Parts: sequence; C-alpha cells; structure tokens
Amino acid sequence: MIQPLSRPQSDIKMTDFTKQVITLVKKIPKGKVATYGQIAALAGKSHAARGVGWILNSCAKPYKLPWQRVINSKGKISFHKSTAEYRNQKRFLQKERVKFTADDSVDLSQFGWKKKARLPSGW
DNA sequence: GTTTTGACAGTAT
DNA sequence: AATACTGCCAAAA
Repeated sequence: MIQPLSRPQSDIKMTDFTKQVITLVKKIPKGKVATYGQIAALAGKSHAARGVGWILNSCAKPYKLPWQRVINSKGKISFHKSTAEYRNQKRFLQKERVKFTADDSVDLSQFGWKKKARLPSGW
C-alpha cells in the first residue's frame, strides 16, 4: 500500500550517526555541494548514504539544514524534475554560483565539497 | 520483532 | 554503457 511520501519528524532518536550527519551538513560551505555518500563516509559509515537521505528528510526542516547542498554521487539532484523541491534546490545552488551543466548536473570536481579545501591557486 | 520505505552508493553482470 | 543487486541507516506500520 501507499505510504506517505515523507514523514518529517523533529522527534527522532538522534544517534551518533544522525548527529554527525547534521553537524556535517551544516558545515558545507556556501557555493559547494556534498554527496550523500561523502556525508555518510565523514559520519563514519561509508555505505550509509540512504540513512543520510532519511535523516535529511527527517531533520532538514526542524534543524534548518542546508540540505540543498547535498546531491547524489552523479552530481544531480535526487528529486524528480518538475517537483517543487527540485526547482527550489536548483535555484538555491545557482544563487550560490554553482553551475549546472546542460545535463542538469553539477561538476563535483569543481563544486564538490572537500574538507581540506585545497584547490590550486584560485582558492 | 519483522517488513517496508526513503532525498543513495558501490560493485557486479 | 546500462541495469540489478547488495550494503547500510533510521523510522513507521
């Protein structure tokens, strides 16, 4: 049967993993994006990308997380096009100078968040 | 307690 | 290259 698409809850359990994910997402600098897998890996679970997605769905609103800076490993927005969330996220990123290719994808080599942020002489 | 779902990723075929 | 399968996390039914 069909279940509700989303169940935002501000009343979640807050495990270590959850806390770390929230903390990390908040640390994503403006103008950069991170992938679910990267967040998961930084939180200590390299294969918990799904969990990250769930946590964002649960905590993005109540915790005011910049969930828009989190995209999938292909550099694309995970929502289906024509959804309000998709448009919202794309607009948010473009506003931060994040370029979208004709493919509606982001070049992670340019805009991907690197914790050590050591890029050639431009940064 | 088990099953299903959800904004995923990596590997295998 | 494109699909399928598996791994992992947390919450609801």
